[in-house]
This record gives sequence, C-alpha cells and structure tokens, in this order.
Amino acid sequence: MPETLRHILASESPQSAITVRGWVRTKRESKSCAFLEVTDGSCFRGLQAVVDATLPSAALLSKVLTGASVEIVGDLIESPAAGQKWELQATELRLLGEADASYPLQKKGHTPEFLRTIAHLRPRTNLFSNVFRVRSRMAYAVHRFFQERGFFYVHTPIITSSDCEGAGELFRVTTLKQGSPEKPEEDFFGQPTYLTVSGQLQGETFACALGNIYTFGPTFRAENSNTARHAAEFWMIEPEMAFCDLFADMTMAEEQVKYLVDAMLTECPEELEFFNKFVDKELVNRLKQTLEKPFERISYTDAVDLLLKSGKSFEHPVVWGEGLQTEHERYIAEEHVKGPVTIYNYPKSIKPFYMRQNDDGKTVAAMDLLVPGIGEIIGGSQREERLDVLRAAMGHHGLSEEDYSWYVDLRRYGSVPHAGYGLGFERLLMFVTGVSNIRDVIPFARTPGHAAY
RNA sequence: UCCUGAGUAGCUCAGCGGUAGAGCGGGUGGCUGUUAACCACUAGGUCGUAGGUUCGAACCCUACCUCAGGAGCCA
Repeated sequence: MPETLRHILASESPQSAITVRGWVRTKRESKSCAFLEVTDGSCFRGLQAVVDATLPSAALLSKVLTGASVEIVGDLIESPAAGQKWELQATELRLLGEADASYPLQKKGHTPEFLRTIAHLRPRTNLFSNVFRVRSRMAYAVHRFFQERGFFYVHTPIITSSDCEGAGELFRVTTLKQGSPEKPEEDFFGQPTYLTVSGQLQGETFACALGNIYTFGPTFRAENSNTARHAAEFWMIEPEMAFCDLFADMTMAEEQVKYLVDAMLTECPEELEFFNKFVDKELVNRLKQTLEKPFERISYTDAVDLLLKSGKSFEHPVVWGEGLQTEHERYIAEEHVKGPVTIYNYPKSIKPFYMRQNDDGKTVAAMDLLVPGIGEIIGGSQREERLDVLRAAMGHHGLSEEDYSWYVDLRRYGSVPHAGYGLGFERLLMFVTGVSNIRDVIPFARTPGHAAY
C-alpha cells in the first residue's frame, strides 16, 4: 500500500521522490506555476502540490479541474508560504480520471440539502469526509468499550418473526407476490417475518448464557416519521447484562457515553476542530462539560413535579402517567439540568411488557438518557425476570404466551435479574459532531419516500 | 401524518405587478508563490408544475410536487 496523506503530512523531515494519489480540491494558477490542493480521504487536510509551468506534464493542467483524480510524483519540502507546513514540489503530474465542468462540487460551501441529493459524491466534501471518518472511529470505539469490559458481541437476526412489541411499525419481509393468493404459511419462512426493530429480546437470551453481551447492527422502523432525528434504517447498540439492576444499567450507559465523548475529543481532534468552527461553536465546550461531572438522575415522578413547579407554560399539559413530550424533555435537559440527565422509573402503562415492575405497582424500572440538543439518546430498563409478573404483564398488553414462549423460558429456567439499553448510534454521532440532521450522519439515509442508491 | 416557511443560472442568493440580476463554478486572456487567490472579458434561464386574476405575472390567487423547520412516534 502506498503512503497516505495522513502519514505524509505527519512527516518529520523532507522526502524526495514520493508519490501522492488523490482528488483535486482546488486549483490556483498563475503564470509561473499552479497550486493543486489534493486530498485522498485519509485525513481532513490535503497536500498542496506545486506544479511548475516549465514541467512537461504541466500541459495537463488545463484538464485538471476540481474533482479530477491525479497521481503526482515530487519532493516533499517545507512550504515557503504560510498556510501549510509541507508542500509537494511536483516533478511529474499524471491525470488518472478527468472530472469535467459538470462536477457538482465546488470549493465554495454547499448546503447539506443540496449535498443530500448527491450522496454518492458528498463524502468528498470537508463536512462529510469528516463525518464519516468520525463514524468509523466511533464504531471502533463502541466495540473497544465493550470488549475492554469483557462483553461478547452477539449477532442477533435482522430478519425476525418477533416484533419486540412497542418498538414501532415493522417492515414486512416476504417472497410472496403482491395480490398473490398464497397464504403466510406458504411464504419463504412459513410465517410472517419482518426486519428487526431491536435485537433486545434475542440479546437477553445470550445475556442469560454468556453474562454480558452487546449487539451493534442495523435496525428498521416503518414509521412515517419526518424529523431530523428519525430514519427508517439506523444502527443501534444494545448491551444486555446479567445480574444487573436498573442503577447499574444507568451507570453503564453514562460510562459509555463518556467513553465515546472522550474518544471523540482525543482521537478525532482535526475533525472536532472543523465541526466546532463550522457546524456548532459550542460543541467542544459541550463535550468537555459532559465529562466533568456525574450525569444527574431524576425519577419520572420528580420530573413531573419539577415541570409542574417550573412556572413554564407548556403546549402539552404535564400529567403524571403520560409520556414526557419533547418540550418537557428539552426543558429538563437544557434549562433545568443544563447537561445530560437520566429519567427513571416511568409509569408502567406507557412502557413495554418486558420492563421490570417496581414495588409501588405503578412504575417500571425504565430509564431514558437525555442530552441537550438531541433529547433521548438512550432508552433502557431492567427486564422483568419473575415468571408470574411477566405473564401478567403480557396478559395486560394482549400478547399470547405462545408467540413468546422462548422468551418466557428464560424466566422458567435459571432466571436472573438483568438489564440493558439501546443507544442510537446516529444520535450519538449527532451529539459528538454537532450535525443536526440524522440524514447527514448516515452514508445513504433511508427515510419515508427516500431509498435512492 | 399535522402546522409553518421556501422553490429564480450547475451552486448560493437578490429581484416581490412593467425589458431576468450578482457572486461562485465553466471558458478566454492577464498576473513572479497562491491559500474559498486576484483582475478583465465571456457563455449560461420555459423564474418547481398546472391552472387562474390582470393590458401586463418570477412577483397576486388556487391546487399539486419537492425541500426545510417544528410537532407526533421513538433510538
């Protein structure tokens, strides 16, 4: 493998006769020479190549427009001008792939809305190359966090027949033709199947065998949600821990968010500087504040109290027993706490059947971690491990034990207290980059009406 | 799905009843090292689509489409 710009730019001393391959970002021409800014994607910065007008290959310059791919041989020298430490004094320029005048990216800024229409070219821009380098680093940090703590990575199914009740609308998976007289039992799997909305239920079975496990993979929601925070296909991180209660669960969630924020601060400094300058000027401050102190914890009941006493007039009334609205969550995270906050012990009527019922009979051991600007980034709970209580909850939710017999079996054979949560990977990326639209942290976003590429 | 706003050159926008504009990007020429280079010239448009009002519509009205912001649902 030839050296990438990431290594070349970190060079300690000049080098002669090196080869650089990449894409032209800008060209600045004057009479005696031309300056080509070349990037290869390996890092944010590019390398300035100086092509003297007397070089034989300088004749190619008229065809080297923004977006063209080039191979340049030359000497890495200290740049005599301000703006960069190193530059490449070219001895030979080769045009690998022309980009004609219709190339849509120019050196001036583009709006994210326009760039979404050219998702195949936007990773060549500053913003998106930074976003997707960070996405890769963060995915690695997610695995590192769990692997360092002895968690096992479990690949839960993407096609599933269980609908993880309460997690939203599902996409149907079928080989039956539309309008076909065939019945579901004649379908490929012999029963209705869907794209998974969560690996949690299957994850629980592995936690009740391997101890601590996590999943990290794509999940799907067929909700007609049109917001900057929802996508039909997104990646979720779902740890599940045996012998774990709600408070240990909350501690784990906090530890993970801090670990990932720290990874952003220490491993992606160039990208972070860019985001802080061009995307969100408060980003670095906010990330540093996240690490400073323990996340506040407020019970749902106390949260309702403080909302009622806030003196704020909310569009939606604050009522114990109803879900917290976005405006309520924003007030708590952004005005009351001014930082990440975990709300726990929600009314059981608004939560799914598998959450553990508390002794008060009214609430379940659920928790949501809210962060300023984004809202819910993590949702989790301690799971109901008592056979009779779980059966009763399933009855209340109108679920048949037959459909979940394997899930109920976990409570029948060696049941243990266990807990877990789901962290939306894209929401985490929005938090650490400051990018405000989920469509801009996914390589090819799937939202209602949009599945191009 | 609901509410609000916006669609004018490849991109970002100005024009808001009376001959379609600028910057960037492209082309040509100039400039002794530029940094979103600079200077001059130049090409580039069914003003989202379809109706309507008017002597006259990019501009006013209606519908639809698309996008954005907010809400619901949630991660």
